[in-house]
Amino acid sequence: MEKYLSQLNDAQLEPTIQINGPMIVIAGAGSGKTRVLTYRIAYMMSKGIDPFNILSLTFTNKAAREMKERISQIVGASEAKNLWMGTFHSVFAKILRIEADKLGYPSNFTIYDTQDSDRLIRDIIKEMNLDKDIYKYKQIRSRISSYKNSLITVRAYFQNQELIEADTMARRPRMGDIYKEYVERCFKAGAMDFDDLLLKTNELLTRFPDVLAKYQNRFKYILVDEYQDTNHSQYLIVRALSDKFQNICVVGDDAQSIYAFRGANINNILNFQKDYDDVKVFRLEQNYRSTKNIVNAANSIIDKNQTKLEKVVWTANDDGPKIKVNRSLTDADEGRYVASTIFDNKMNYQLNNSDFAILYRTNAQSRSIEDALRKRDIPYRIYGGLSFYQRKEIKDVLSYLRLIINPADEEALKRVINFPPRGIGQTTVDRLIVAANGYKRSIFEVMKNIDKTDIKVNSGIKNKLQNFVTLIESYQVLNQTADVFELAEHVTRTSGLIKEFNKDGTPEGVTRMENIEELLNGMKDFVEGQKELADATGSLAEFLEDVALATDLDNEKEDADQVALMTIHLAKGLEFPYVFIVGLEEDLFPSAMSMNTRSELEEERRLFYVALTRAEKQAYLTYALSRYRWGKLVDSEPSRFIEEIDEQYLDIVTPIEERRFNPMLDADIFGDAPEQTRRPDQSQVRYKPAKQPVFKKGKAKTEPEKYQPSKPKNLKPVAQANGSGQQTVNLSDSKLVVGNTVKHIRFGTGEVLKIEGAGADTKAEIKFQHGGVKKLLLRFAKLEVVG
DNA sequence: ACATGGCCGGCCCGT
DNA sequence: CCGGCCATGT
Repeated sequence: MEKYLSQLNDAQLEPTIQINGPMIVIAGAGSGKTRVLTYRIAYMMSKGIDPFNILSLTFTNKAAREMKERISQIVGASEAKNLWMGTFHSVFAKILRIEADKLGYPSNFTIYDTQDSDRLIRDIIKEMNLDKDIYKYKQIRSRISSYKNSLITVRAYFQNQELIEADTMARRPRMGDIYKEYVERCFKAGAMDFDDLLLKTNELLTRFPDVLAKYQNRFKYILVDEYQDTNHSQYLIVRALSDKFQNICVVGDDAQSIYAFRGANINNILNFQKDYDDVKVFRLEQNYRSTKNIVNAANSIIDKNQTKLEKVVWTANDDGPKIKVNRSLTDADEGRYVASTIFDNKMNYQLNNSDFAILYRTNAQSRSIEDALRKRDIPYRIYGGLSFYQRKEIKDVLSYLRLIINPADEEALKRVINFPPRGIGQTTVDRLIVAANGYKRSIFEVMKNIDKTDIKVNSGIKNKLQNFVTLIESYQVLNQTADVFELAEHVTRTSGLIKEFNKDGTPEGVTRMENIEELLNGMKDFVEGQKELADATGSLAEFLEDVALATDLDNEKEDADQVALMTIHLAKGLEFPYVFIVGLEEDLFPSAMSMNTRSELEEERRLFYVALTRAEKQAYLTYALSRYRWGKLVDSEPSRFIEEIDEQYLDIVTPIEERRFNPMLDADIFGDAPEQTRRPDQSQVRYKPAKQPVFKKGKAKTEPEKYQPSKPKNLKPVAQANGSGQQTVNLSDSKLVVGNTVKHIRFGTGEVLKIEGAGADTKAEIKFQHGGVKKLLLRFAKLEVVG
């Protein structure tokens, strides 16, 4: 053990050997936090702590797996095996299966993914005869999700006048009824959605003190990684479990909190010290990953955020090259630039494809990049997007398997009851659902006992329903003896799925067959792999749970040498020597939907921070002047994030265009009110920035001056005019006069032609080498006098 | 019951 | 641009 501890620096060593009591490790990007977590667990075990008593919660299953592997190497596999390690969702799904009966759930409950939830909500809205344009299922789903993450049950909802009012105001007075119906239908189907896995765990721990005591005693030591991205529900679970022994260690970086959209609450990490007594605070501030240019550039960005914990990330690494900023004409050109830059670097420095990552804000951006990489014959892999397990044909197979384990599973049943087509139409299914709701039974049970019901169907249909029931029951029998692979192989053949996809030999059908084949191969691997794990059963139920909670990152093909393409969200925790951050354009990154409040904008900025800090050696920022969106070519402007980086770390390959005046950035419309005093529902304070080119030559594209910042507070002028009519402006300590050579972050160097106006409205006309003559409002311009 | 075509609206991020 | 939804015809 000592030999491992000697690999740590002092800052890392302290938290590693601190075993007891509440503690927080604030870990900057690339500061070796995984190493601290890993060695800390190994150290605890070397001090005689039973691994059985350690619970370690990670952000991805992949992280858990890698950490466990590393710990195995230090303390031995047989010891490490007993550690509880995994994501919140996977750990508590396992516990919920053990305790399910207490909550009235079957232990073989289904886990609904987002697609399942969406379909159910869509059906409910239809059944209730509501207007689907007002009751948009995605909005409803996210509403329900946020209720659950805040532990607002249906009962609590109906007791909360404020929530009811908010939904009524949003023209959705039936929101509560939909929520109620959704919850009941999930329960009846023996299904939990992702949020339920946390909500029901809370319910379990609150309602059953003996169960709480059991798990408190079991998990005497708790570690939580990526604590900045925990939501309220997760927070309460951690608090409850750690309450008795208080051996709680949380690790995270507030600057990397990027999951507010799914309920993560940055206050969990900001307030941790208030939650426990005598919290020990550790800081990891030395970055081992990136060059000085990257670390400093990242620091200069995150400085712009108000909400943050103080820390200073630094590095002893080399300066490295500056961050390259490149402009392209279109998204296709951007793709070509990225591809050819990768190509050149590979040639010049003998690099692997896997040394490169291309990060973007939205999955839709991958397309143009892909095209360019393909043309250059550069192998790549896209992570995320429509994951393998979400594809239609795969979900079809899985739905049959889900029905075997849990025939009450409504979503699985609706999916395959008439696929492949077996003459059971929508009308019949609708009747079955109505009847099932009336009898308070599952659809499957109603089908099974159709003669005891008053459902009006003719004997032909009755026969078809009976055949389907028999088919599923025959699979259930086979499941007693066959393994997952054998079962699935049988199911795909006898259900008619293979025949259906083979029907017309279209390329699409061929791809689907290949995917099914890949699924079967995966099952074979699963069956083989499970034999080696002591606590695994290799059962179908276990396979389905793994699949439901798997992410794209979990299916790593280790040996492949490919360029990685993924969203920034997915890149969290990863690192690459060369990183391209593409699509740095206003409305794309920051996203148009995330610019309504300061907190949203700050989260976008943290996202940019995360993106930049993935890079070890060199970062590239790219943007396009126009890009295809919704099939149309639309103009874009460079992202404000580019100009927020301290210029000294940038190598601007192509001069950056003027960004139109944007009150969100250029004036402080938010004032200084702390976020907490605002209404919790941010949709109430929405503000759509009026876009207008204030200093652009020629005609304004939009109507003139609609927006006037009501009372701009705390404007910090970079340059300020000095009295009326004067041609001299104070700029830091130097003087700006006509004839000066100045440097501007976006336009490069230029010569001052004219200074007009006074006070806060002083404007300067400057002739830039690349971009022609520009008029700048000095209050907002970042100018530096050269020489 | 089921196939087909036009049209509408969405593209943020993901356990 | 693309997939899902609805109307329409068989």
